[in-house]
Amino acid sequence: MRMADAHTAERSQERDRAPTLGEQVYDRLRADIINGTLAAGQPLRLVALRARYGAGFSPLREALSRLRSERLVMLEEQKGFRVAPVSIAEMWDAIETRVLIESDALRRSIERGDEAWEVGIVARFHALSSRAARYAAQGVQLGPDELQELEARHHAFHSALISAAGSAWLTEFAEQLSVQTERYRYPLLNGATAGGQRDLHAEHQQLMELSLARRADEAVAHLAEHYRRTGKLIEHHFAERAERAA
Amino acid sequence: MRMADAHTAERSQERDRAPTLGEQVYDRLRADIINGTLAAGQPLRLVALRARYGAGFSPLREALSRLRSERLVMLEEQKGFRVAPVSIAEMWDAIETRVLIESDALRRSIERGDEAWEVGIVARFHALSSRAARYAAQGVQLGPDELQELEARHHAFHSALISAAGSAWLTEFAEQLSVQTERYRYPLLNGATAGGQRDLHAEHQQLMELSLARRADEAVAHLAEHYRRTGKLIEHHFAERAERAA
DNA sequence: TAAACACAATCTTTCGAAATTACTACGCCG
DNA sequence: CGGCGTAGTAATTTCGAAAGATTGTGTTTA
Repeated sequence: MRMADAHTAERSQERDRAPTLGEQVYDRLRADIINGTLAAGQPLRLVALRARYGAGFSPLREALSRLRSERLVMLEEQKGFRVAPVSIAEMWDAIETRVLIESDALRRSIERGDEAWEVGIVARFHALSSRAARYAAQGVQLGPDELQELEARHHAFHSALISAAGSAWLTEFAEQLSVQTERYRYPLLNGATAGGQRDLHAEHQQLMELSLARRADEAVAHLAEHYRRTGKLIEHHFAERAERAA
Repeated sequence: MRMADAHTAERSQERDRAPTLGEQVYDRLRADIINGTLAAGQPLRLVALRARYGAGFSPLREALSRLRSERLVMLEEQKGFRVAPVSIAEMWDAIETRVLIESDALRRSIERGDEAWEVGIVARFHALSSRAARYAAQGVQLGPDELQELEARHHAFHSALISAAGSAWLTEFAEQLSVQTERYRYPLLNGATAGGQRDLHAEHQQLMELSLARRADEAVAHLAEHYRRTGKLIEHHFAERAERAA
């Protein structure tokens, strides 16, 4: 499986080769909301979307309806769709729920994971850290494509950790929450210097090693700490931006 | 809030008085899948649905797309929608995930719940048990409307227990899993005598009392046991039906 | 001046026809 | 008799037009 396709391939229930137009629109809309191209709260006018994505009303509404179920867009009847708003409170809700879900999923994976699970984690870890190192060496400011690639690998690593949980629902919920938190991480990555304030590489490495060593309690504690630390960083970042605005 | 509207009102993000056609179709389709009117695995032909629900393709596809996100229908590209299949394995996945989610949500509710929370639980408990008693006294076989009403109250009771968790995501996931397990409970209720093999009233009462007494550990254990017992019953019921078929 | 109303503009929602794709049955050929 | 293409049928998918709802503006009226 190619790295960049990891999350989309994982989400779609089945696919051979003919991605229907509605599916493409869904993917693009989803990405544009997550990375902030479509800003939070912004109204989504159908005619504008039709021009932007080159699709008729039907596939657009279909995609937006799905996105609504994932809480990425909201709908006010007869008044149309808009990008779901963001707030620090909702971010913490997503993070804490994610901690609950992924803690259990990680515990189960550590208990049940076989060699393929271990290999997957190691592979993804190296894919992530090598790319991150390359970007860090390369300079400070990252373009949107590089950011997207990095985020894809980050996601793939965390997804690999819990991939042996053996529960479709746990995996599904983890995926949904991961997408949510990604929305909050993007402005952080855009503003700050790449990985400057924090040794993410070390955090990920320790998380991997604890998991592979089957030290469940420590791994879970580390995972929770990892996510909460990100939350605090985002919180500070938002507070700074709010001050600067005033 | 009226009892019968509890779950729909809770799900819809906003509503005043004009339920759009797509929304109605969504609700009806959802109910028909849950109660088995549309059997598991059955293909959902658009023209047939158009005749049945009196709606055009657009609102139908929109509703089906949302239902897809909730894993109530599946989509094979260019081959259409079908009702999501059921299996004992998936039932247990849903139940165990539900135990995880609702255990945490109940714990939080017990910690944070105020008087309104307590009142809500008591009210719903009485609404449920009085109706159940009436039906039990009335006879054995329940019609589809009575079944639906009973299930609505059952759902309202369990929903009230965890209503003070203060997490939108926890509530959302609990709702989704509740719907899933409801699919499995319906054939059980249709076949068996109403509440014969099991004192559900006592189980619910004890669950309520432990929660109101803020005895979190015991309440959570009782809740898990409550759900798992249902799972075992369904498992037996399915095994019997499989034998009888052979 | 302010409230009430009508009207126009804008946007959502819904519909059914058109295009595209999958399925089936039949006949042809090896 | 069996494999294979091939037309014909059925179903999904997509599109744009028509219908319905909301918002804003300007005009009238008390």
